[in-house]
Amino acid sequence: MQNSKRALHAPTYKRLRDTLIGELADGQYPVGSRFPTEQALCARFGLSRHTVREAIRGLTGQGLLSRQAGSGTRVLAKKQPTVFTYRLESLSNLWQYAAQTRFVPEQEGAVTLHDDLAKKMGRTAGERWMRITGVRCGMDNSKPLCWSALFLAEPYMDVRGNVNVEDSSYYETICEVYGLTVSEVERSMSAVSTPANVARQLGIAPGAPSILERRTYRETSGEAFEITLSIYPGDEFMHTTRLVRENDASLAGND
Amino acid sequence: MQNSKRALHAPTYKRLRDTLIGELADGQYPVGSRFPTEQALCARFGLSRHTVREAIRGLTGQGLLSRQAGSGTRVLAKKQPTVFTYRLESLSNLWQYAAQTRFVPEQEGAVTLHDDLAKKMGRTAGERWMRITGVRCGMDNSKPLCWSALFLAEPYMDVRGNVNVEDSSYYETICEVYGLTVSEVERSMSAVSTPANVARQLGIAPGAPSILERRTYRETSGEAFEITLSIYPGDEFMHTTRLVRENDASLAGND
DNA sequence: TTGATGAAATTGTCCGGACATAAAGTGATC
DNA sequence: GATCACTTTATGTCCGGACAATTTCATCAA
Repeated sequence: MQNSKRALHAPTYKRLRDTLIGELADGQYPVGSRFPTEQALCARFGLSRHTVREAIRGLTGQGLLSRQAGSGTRVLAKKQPTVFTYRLESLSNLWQYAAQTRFVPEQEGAVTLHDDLAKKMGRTAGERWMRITGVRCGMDNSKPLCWSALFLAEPYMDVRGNVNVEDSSYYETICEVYGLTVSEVERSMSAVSTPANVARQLGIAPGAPSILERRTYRETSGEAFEITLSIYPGDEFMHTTRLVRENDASLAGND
Repeated sequence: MQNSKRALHAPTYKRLRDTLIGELADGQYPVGSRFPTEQALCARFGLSRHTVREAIRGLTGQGLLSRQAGSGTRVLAKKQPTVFTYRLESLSNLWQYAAQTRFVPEQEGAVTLHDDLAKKMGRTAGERWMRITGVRCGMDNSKPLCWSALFLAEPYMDVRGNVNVEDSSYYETICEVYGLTVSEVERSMSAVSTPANVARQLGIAPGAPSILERRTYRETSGEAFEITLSIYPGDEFMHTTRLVRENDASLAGND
């Protein structure tokens, strides 16, 4: 009997949460201002602190509120923004050809960046990096897929001895050997005319349009430890990213 | 006295959570198997149900466990995968130049896709789309930033009357008028030689390398309702995306 | 054997209380 | 006026209990 009423309603903490979301959206609590304390909400709605906290927990999870012991609760946003995300389960997926490629090194040696190269790499001239150039091929040993120049920061130059260049990638080895964690990868693309020597290795016409892709791998401190410049034949390859609307389900896991 | 021991340790529920994460990583609870019940964990660790639930809450949030009332708790994964994400707060940020650009239309009219155009758009030949071409300029009225061809799917062709092309974007208007929601944006890039007519409008040399960017806006059903093809001068523009390691903080908001 | 019924197990919700921890405010003292 | 100690306030952690909702399983009847 009395539970039939319950069954028709959402749980108390959810209804409270929705109420508060509505009040936030209405602008009753301006962004940056203080949100009512737990005690105030308990008194206002006649609920236990436990239930109030359960409702607020959802709001902090959605990025609407921020809490600090001793200080109180502040309003971060009026409503949850719609967010589009591009997700990678692992960095190796950055290669659309994934595990089906093989890096074939050609030259390696330390270089001091001159103006032009520094600009391409997004660094400043005069820095010293270890450079390894080569091409990346498919497993079927046909025409190379792209030309790459791989740069390792000075402290990690001697890692090249540990890398099985064909099977593994440098950033993975560097992370293992030096205990680093990749915290960020920046990927930039622009169009260029294929340089003659690269065109020859890729088997395309010199000067044909191609994509110059730069990847910068940064560790936790924000310092770049590996940079790769790659040239892809423009007419054969498409770089695709899919941005997907973030479903609220991913945040509402505690419901 | 007794709290000095507390102060040195993390809270009980966190230590329990770490313990369970370790046991999961060790493979003590195989993926797909049943996880110990709350009562079992309470008895084993001598803790209250509240604390045990607080620990488990973190594990479900990380996607390690899934729970079902009446049924129990099952193991979803041994450990949390490292995920890299590229986040957009709003789609207008897809324009790196954001609000500082203006679309200047040139031609518009319905077209039936021929083979070549269909391939560029990732569609099949014979479909009918509304095409609007033009250039996008900075607010300072200088040289155009890019050339664009914008395609609207047949059902939404007549929206063009409602759009203030200079201020707003088509996909926004279409979504408003027809009640659609953008659920996904696919972005592909390749390098091409700038066609003569585009080069003229952009003020660059014909045949110079440029980036051809295609964006496909899809609504919830997965159907594409707007496609844009844009050509950017290759040497002037860089398209950059930053992939950031998903910090556990975003999930551990309940800590 | 099948089907329905009810008990048991398990998670979900909600309440009460207590103390710890952190931040901010208050005031006395130098 | 600046600094230290104390008080106040608010959130964080932890315990206890109770009942609801859901699923599973055993039992019993047809």
